[in-house]
Amino acid sequence: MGLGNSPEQTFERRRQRPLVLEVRDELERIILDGEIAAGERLNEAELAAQMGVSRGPVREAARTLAHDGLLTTVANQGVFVRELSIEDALELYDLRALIAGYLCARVADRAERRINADLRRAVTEMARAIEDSDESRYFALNLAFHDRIADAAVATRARRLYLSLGKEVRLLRRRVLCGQSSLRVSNQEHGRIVDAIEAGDVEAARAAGTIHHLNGKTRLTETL
Amino acid sequence: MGLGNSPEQTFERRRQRPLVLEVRDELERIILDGEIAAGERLNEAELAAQMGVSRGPVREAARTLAHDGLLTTVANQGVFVRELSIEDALELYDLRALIAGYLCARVADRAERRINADLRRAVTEMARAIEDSDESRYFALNLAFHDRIADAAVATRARRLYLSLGKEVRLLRRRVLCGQSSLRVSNQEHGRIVDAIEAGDVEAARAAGTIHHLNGKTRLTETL
DNA sequence: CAACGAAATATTGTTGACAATCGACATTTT
DNA sequence: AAAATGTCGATTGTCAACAATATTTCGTTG
Repeated sequence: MGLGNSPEQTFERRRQRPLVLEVRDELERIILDGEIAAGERLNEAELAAQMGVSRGPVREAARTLAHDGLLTTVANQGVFVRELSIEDALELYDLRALIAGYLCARVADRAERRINADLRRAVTEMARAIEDSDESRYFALNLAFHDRIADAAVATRARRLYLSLGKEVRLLRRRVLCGQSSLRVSNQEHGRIVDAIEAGDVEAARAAGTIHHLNGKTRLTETL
Repeated sequence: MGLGNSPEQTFERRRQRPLVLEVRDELERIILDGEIAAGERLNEAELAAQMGVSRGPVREAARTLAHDGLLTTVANQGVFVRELSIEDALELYDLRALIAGYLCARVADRAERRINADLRRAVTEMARAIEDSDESRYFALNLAFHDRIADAAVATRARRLYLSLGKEVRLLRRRVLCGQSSLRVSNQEHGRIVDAIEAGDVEAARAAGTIHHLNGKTRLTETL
């Protein structure tokens, strides 16, 4: 059905993809982009009007986001974007490190050559981005790298969790300061992860994946 | 809070506790008790009528449960109770083991004497239940034991995850066969967890907690 | 008799309206 | 003047009706 690029495409998509999902994505974007500050209330009617839908889908979407930890609900008062405490953020880093280690271990256990090649290539590309001082490119590649691992692990639930925790931690609107040197260190860790995966060393892969993420945590604590 | 036991308590609580939460609990019970078989569709209107509410709250509750992995939604077809594959269940066991280890490690790190005493007592009580061949009592105590650890870890997100994963795995409606001997083994593991926590040995506690849950996994695979 | 197709039915998706509740401001009382 | 109380506007919680979609039924046809 790649033909339907007619004017009524939006209409078509609305039928195939329930409004709730569209609304959810948009709400998520609004929250993660900080368009509504932490602690602020979400006005259902206003948001609904803004998106051109009714309050129903907005409520449903908000409910799921609240369950994801991006919003907090207060009875008869509405939903507020969650204020993430430092302690909460640190716990999130821990959990994410745990899951990441698990994913790496699974990938190492499966040992598929194509994936290994992909990962290795990603690491060299990131190294190039660092030399070019192209931070934004590095971040994009870094994201893709970890996504690739999550995919390759064939662990649906863990993958979902990993992504969800990643979004949740973004509520802490801190810039992780990354000079060129720390990027190099980070990419060395990537290299170690791929080494372990290629070697099929499950426990080494787990450790490398976990440590890599825990280092992100310590980098956060250092900025306090 | 022994005060509000007046006749209009139900009325009060309805106002303080949105319908959506009540509906959610009831839906969860229906699913986990297997009153609707895996793969079956949930009829919104029917359930709403059954609970004496409108479809709105039912829909919202269903969304959150779907997001928890207890239901799957298909556009324009509704929500179905999830059919958990063996692979999914095994992954859930892994994740739960990971989180459990993390929780144990945190408790060991905090090292509060009162908690240690509680846990130790729970272990001896479980031992008594085993000698009395009182399985249901053992299960209740076991649940309380792990809840206590999750509480004591002061890790809100991890605790929520742990509980959520526990519910999710119940979708596999397999009886974990537990003779008296395997209960003894299980409780020995409990003992080891408490030992490590009392000793303040973080890594030992993590390992003990993880292994204890992974043993549950192997017990499952053995029944296949 | 099986296969196909079209009406009929059932169910979900969405909406707008109504009721209940909360916060803020004005008013009254001490 | 300060505290308590009453009222008003705004917002959430809930509902019932409407529109869109999927499933079933039943008649028709090759």
